[in-house]
Amino acid sequence: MSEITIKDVAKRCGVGVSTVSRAINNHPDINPATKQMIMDVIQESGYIPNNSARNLKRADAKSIAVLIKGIANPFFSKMIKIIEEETQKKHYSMELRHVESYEDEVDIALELVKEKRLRGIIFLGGYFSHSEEKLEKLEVPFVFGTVGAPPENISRASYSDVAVDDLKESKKMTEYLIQLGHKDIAILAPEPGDLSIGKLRLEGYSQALTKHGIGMKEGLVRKIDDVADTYSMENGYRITKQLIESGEHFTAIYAIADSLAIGAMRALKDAGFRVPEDISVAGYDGIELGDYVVPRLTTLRQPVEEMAKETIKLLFRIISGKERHQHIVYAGELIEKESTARLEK
Amino acid sequence: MSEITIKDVAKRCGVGVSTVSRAINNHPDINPATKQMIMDVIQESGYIPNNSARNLKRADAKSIAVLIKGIANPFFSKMIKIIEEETQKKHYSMELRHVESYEDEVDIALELVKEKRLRGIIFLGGYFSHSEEKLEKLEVPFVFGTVGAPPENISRASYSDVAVDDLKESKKMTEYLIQLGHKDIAILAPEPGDLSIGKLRLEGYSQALTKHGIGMKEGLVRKIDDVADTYSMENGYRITKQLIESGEHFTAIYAIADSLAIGAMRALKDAGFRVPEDISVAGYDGIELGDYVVPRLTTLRQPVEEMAKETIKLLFRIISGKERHQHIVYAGELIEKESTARLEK
DNA sequence: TTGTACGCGTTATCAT
DNA sequence: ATGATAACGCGTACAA
Repeated sequence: MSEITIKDVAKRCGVGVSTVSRAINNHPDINPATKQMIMDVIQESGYIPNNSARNLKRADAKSIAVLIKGIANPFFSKMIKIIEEETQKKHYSMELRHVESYEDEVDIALELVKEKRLRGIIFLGGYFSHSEEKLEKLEVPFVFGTVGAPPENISRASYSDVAVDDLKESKKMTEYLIQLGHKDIAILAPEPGDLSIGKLRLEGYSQALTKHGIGMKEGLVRKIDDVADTYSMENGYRITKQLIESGEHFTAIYAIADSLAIGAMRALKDAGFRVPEDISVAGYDGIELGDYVVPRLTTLRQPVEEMAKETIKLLFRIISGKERHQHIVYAGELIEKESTARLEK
Repeated sequence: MSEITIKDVAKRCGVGVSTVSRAINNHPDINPATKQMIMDVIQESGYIPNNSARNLKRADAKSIAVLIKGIANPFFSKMIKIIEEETQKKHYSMELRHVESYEDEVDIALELVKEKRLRGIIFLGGYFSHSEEKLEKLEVPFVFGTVGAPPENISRASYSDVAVDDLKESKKMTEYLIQLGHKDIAILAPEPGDLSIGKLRLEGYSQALTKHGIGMKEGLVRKIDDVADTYSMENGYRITKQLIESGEHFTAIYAIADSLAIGAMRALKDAGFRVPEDISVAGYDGIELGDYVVPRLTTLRQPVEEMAKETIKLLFRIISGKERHQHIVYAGELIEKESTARLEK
C-alpha cells in the first residue's frame, strides 16, 4: 500500500534524487552506468512518477489538448487520429478530453491549461457560444475545428477556426435537389436552440428555396426534438416517420447529417417508399457509413483528413509564433451516389 | 500571463490561504459572509484552482477512471453513458481515458492511479493479456467490461469481469445457421494474434461445426489482416470481397462483429448476391446500426445497458468493501432479423 | 558528474 | 472562525 516515490528510489540506489530525476528524463549530463543502474532499480521496484507533481513543477510541458464534444460522432474519430499523428511528429503529447454536452468546454479548457501547462487547445464540436471574456482568460492559442458558426460577438482576431462554409455547401446541396426537379423538399433540421452548424445548414436550405422561387413550407421543416443524441439515426428515423404520418407531400428529404439520413431511409423503406425512385434522400458530412448502406447515400463530403491536418498544423504555427490567428475555409464536395434521382414527372 | 493562485486570492481578500481553501471546498467551519466575499473575488478575478496541486495533496479523491481501447467502437459509447450516470449518483467523478491500440492499458492505469488518486478502474476493450505481476501493482479495484477472455494466467480472485460467454453464444449463432440448412458457412474471423473475444467467437464457430459433423474448411475462415481498425466495415467489405473472388462455395457468412457483417452485406450486394435469398449474413454484438441497414441484420445481442450498469455497480460494491471480486456472465440474445433465411434446396 | 535544498499550488493540522 | 505552516512528489538551480 505504500506509495513508492523518487526518494525511495534514490535511497535504494544510493544516489540523490536529482540523479534519479535526470535518469528518468533523459538528461544528458549523467553517467550512463549510473543511469542504467537506476533504471534497473526503477524497473524492478515498479516505481511510477507522479504526474501531478511533475505537472506542478514543470514549466514547459510541450503538450496540447483536444476537447471533443460528442464522443459518438464518427466524424471526430478520424480527425483525432490525424491530430495525434501530427502531434507526435512534433514531439508533443496530446491530452484527449471528452466533454459532456452539458459541460462548458471553455471552463474545462481553463482548468486543463492550469493543470497540465498546455501550449494549445483544439476544440472539436460544441456550440461555440462562448463569451469573449472567458476565451480571453485562455492564455494559450486555440483552434476550433469544424464548428461552422463563428459568432459575431467574438473578435475574429482572437481565435482560429477550420471549417467548411456550411451555409454555402448546404445551399449547394439543396440546389442540387431542386435541379433534379424536386420542389417539395423536406429537411431534417437542428433543434431550435442550435446556434452552430445546424443553424447554418438550415439557413442554406432556406436561401436555396427562396432563390428558386420555392416557398418554404413549415410542414416540411422537421426539427429534432430529442436533443440527447442530436444526430442519431434514431432521431432521423423518428422524425421521418412523423413527417410521413403528417401527410405532407414531399419528394425529397435533405438531412443535415448523414446519420439522420440513414435513419430517414430506413423509415421510408418501412413505410413502403423506394429510395430514390419514390423519394430522394441526401445527407451531409460524408461519413464512411454512407457508402455501406443500400442505396449508397448522396452526401456533401467534408474533407476531414485535410481539415484535421490543417487544424493541428495551424495550431503549431500559432504556438511557435510564426502566424497569427486565421480562419480557414475548406470546400465541401457534393458526392452523388444512389439515394437521389431526378423527379419523375 | 501571470498565473493567479490561491495566495493571490487570499491577499486580495485580506484573509489566509486556508480560509480561501475552505471556501472553495465547501468546508463547514467558515463564516458564510467570509465565504461569499471570497467567492465573489474568485469570480471576478477568474481564479481557477490547479488540479495538479490538488491531486498532489489530496488523499481522498472519490474518483474512478474508465480506460477504453477502441474509441470508435459504438458499443462503448452507450456503456460510458451509463457508467457516467451511476458514477455521478455516487458523487464520484469519472475520468475517461482513451487508450491507443499500441499502448498498454495497465501501464496507463498505474500512472493514473498515482496521479489522480483513483479509487477504482474499469477497463473496456483491450486484449487482456496482462501479467498478474503488473495487475498486482494496481492497488485499487478494477473491473473488466466485455472482455470475454479471462486468461488462465491470472488468478480469478484478483479481478472482476462482466461479459457474455462468447464461446457459447458464438456457438449458438453458428448452430442457428446450421439449423437453417447451411453447411458452407464462412466466418469473418479475428486476426491471428487476437487472444480475446475474437478467439472465443472463432472457437464457438469451430465447435458448432464439429458437433454437427461439418468439417471446418480453411478457405471459409477469413481472417482480418488489417489490424489497424479491426472491426471496421471496411475490413468486412474487403475480406468478403476476397472470399467471393476466391471461388469458395458458401451459403452463409457469420461475422464476429456487426460492423464486419455490414461491410460484408455491401460486398455481397456489389457482387450481385441477394441477402438473404442467396446468402445469409449474421453478425454479433447487436449494435444499433444493424437495425437501420437493409436488410436488418440478424445478430447476437449483448445486453449492453445491463452489463454497463452491473459493471459500475460491481466496482462500487468492491470499493466499499462489501464484496470480493466476481465474474458475471450475461446471456446473449439471438435476434433473428432479415439477413438470414433457410437455405433453399 | 552528482547531491542539497528550495519551490511549484494546494490541503490538512495545529494553533489561536 | 481563522491563520501560519508543514507536507504532497517532483524538477532544477546551485553548490560541490
